[in-house]
Amino acid sequence: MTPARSRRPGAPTRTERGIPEATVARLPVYLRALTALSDSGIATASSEDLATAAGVNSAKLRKDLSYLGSYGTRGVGYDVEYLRYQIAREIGVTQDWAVVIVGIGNLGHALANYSGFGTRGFRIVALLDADPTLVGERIGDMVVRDFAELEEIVAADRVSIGVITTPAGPAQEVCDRLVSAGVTSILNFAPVVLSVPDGVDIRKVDLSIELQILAYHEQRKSGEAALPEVPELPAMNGVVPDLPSVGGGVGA
Amino acid sequence: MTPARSRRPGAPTRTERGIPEATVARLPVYLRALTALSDSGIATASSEDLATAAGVNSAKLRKDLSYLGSYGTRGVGYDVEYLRYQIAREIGVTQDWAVVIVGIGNLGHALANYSGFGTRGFRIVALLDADPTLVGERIGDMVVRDFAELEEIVAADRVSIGVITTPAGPAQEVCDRLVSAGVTSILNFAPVVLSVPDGVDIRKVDLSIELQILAYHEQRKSGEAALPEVPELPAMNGVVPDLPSVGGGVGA
DNA sequence: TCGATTTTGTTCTCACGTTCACAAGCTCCT
DNA sequence: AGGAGCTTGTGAACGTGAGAACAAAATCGA
Ligand SMILES: NC(=O)c1ccc[n+]([C@@H]2O[C@H](COP(=O)([O-])OP(=O)(O)OC[C@H]3O[C@@H](n4cnc5c(N)ncnc54)[C@H](O)[C@@H]3O)[C@@H](O)[C@H]2O)c1
Ligand SMILES: NC(=O)c1ccc[n+]([C@@H]2O[C@H](COP(=O)([O-])OP(=O)(O)OC[C@H]3O[C@@H](n4cnc5c(N)ncnc54)[C@H](O)[C@@H]3O)[C@@H](O)[C@H]2O)c1
Repeated sequence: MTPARSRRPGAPTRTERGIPEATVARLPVYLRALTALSDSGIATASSEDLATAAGVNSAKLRKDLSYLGSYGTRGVGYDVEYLRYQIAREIGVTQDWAVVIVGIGNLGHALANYSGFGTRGFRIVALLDADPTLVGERIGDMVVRDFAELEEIVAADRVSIGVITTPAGPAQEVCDRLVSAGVTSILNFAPVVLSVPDGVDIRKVDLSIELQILAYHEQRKSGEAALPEVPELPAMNGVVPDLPSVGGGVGA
Repeated sequence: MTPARSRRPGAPTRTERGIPEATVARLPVYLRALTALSDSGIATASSEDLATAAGVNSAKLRKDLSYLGSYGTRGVGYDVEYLRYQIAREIGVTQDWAVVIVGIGNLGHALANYSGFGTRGFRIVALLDADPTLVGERIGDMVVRDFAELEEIVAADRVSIGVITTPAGPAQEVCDRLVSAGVTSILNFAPVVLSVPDGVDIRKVDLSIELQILAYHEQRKSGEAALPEVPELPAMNGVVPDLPSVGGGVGA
């Protein structure tokens, strides 16, 4: 089963010009740092400067950039504008991506009102909701449209990215509709695990999870021994001390 | 320089009862899956069932759970309620954590209106804003209060978690105020890198970054060779083809 | 021109994370 | 009682990521 591969162990497996996932996740941070430097009128920056601005270690930054090519000058640093363009190109935000938002409730409204996407390579082409009382509402310079128009809009505007801000219940169904309409990237805010076919990318933003991660560390800080030291013996199976409705929950 | 450490290579460095960070990030997902199973009236689940519900591989799930203790029964599976309680306890959501939200604009309003936190171990004790025209506004059963009252509120309610939904500009300043008031965990939505002293945990939620990561993969899908193959020679330093204002940006 | 100085690009090593594979342990049936 | 059949918990192999360290390349001043 072990083919005659003879890579040096420890070398990241990357296909032609493929970039490690961890690096991809940091490129947008570098991009933002470069834009900030550029706005401050700074034309050149060393990896140390950039790393500080981006909140990472400079060795890591240099290694990340080296995956894109050799865009710096030894002894000098990086040309801010040039590097910014190269990163923008690598990420793909030199072109605009069409985005639809589905579910114009609390969160959908906030996203629709947000001006920050347009300046970062994304164009919101439609706000969709299934609730007839919402359809027609104006938000900024857009109008909420009926979710039934999805397929038409995706085809007309070459939409490749969909944002789901519906309650958890209908999220999978909405996701399926997006995918079959031709959307191949999804950003999900609903607290459910969505399943998608191969070839479709999905990312989730989950505020409850973020808070719970903070809570875990918070608990460690305040009194290491303050944990309710409940017996861990499996003997107590089924006998749960007294947990009201705290915990996960798929709730709307 | 190599001290007499004799750990077996490959063993994760964890302090007493410390859990790997990657595992901590998945525990809330398991918690939610267990709650969903519980709500469906399922009393027992195998690692395979749970893994499917949580969208992970079953070996990973078992290893994750093994860091908490040995809460399953071989040949049978896990008792849903019991495991749910154990995970909730480990994360720290058997108790309620007091949270303040700073910056009640688009996003702050959405979070304030969201009912999902209360049922997951968090209690929003204050909505704060510096804008006098917002102070006094009712949102649900809460009233927006002046940011100046921060210290008082943190002390009175033992607030340990702060959420920042202000524009990027004032975010670091707000963060410093939170920290000096005694907050030790911060969830940041503003698109800036915040710096905090040791002992303070910080997590960020950044929608532009999420979209840009999707864009990167999207670009690979649609025409591998469709990249604008700009010369990579450093000779063109400073000469940027034609990049309007696309890219990062610290914008409000 | 040459050496001192600076800073990149890359290599090497260690740490962390994921997955496989299987012994240990539990239940149930005969 | 004893074996068949499952499922957990974990050891070991493999893959990915982070960071220290340094050689290579550029600038600058003498
Ligand atoms: N609001 C928050 O701060 C917050 C925080 C964390 C998570 N979330 C999650 O984000 C999602 C949205 O939250 P919200 O507060 O905006 O909810 P919301 O109830 O205010 O809005 C949901 C919207 O989705 C629409 N919708 C429902 N079914 C639909 C369908 N099948 N097709 C199209 N549209 C449909 C509804 O009409 C409604 O307008 C939820 O899953 C919630 O759990 C929200
Ligand atoms: N709205 C979105 O969908 C969205 C998306 C991505 C990122 N963000 C980011 O989230 C943050 C909030 O976005 P928003 O759309 O809600 O912005 P917003 O402008 O609507 O609201 C910001 C609020 O912060 C308050 N504020 C300003 N300075 C303050 C200070 N020093 N102390 C206390 N309060 C202060 C303002 O009064 C305002 O009410 C921004 O950083 C934005 O970049 C928002």
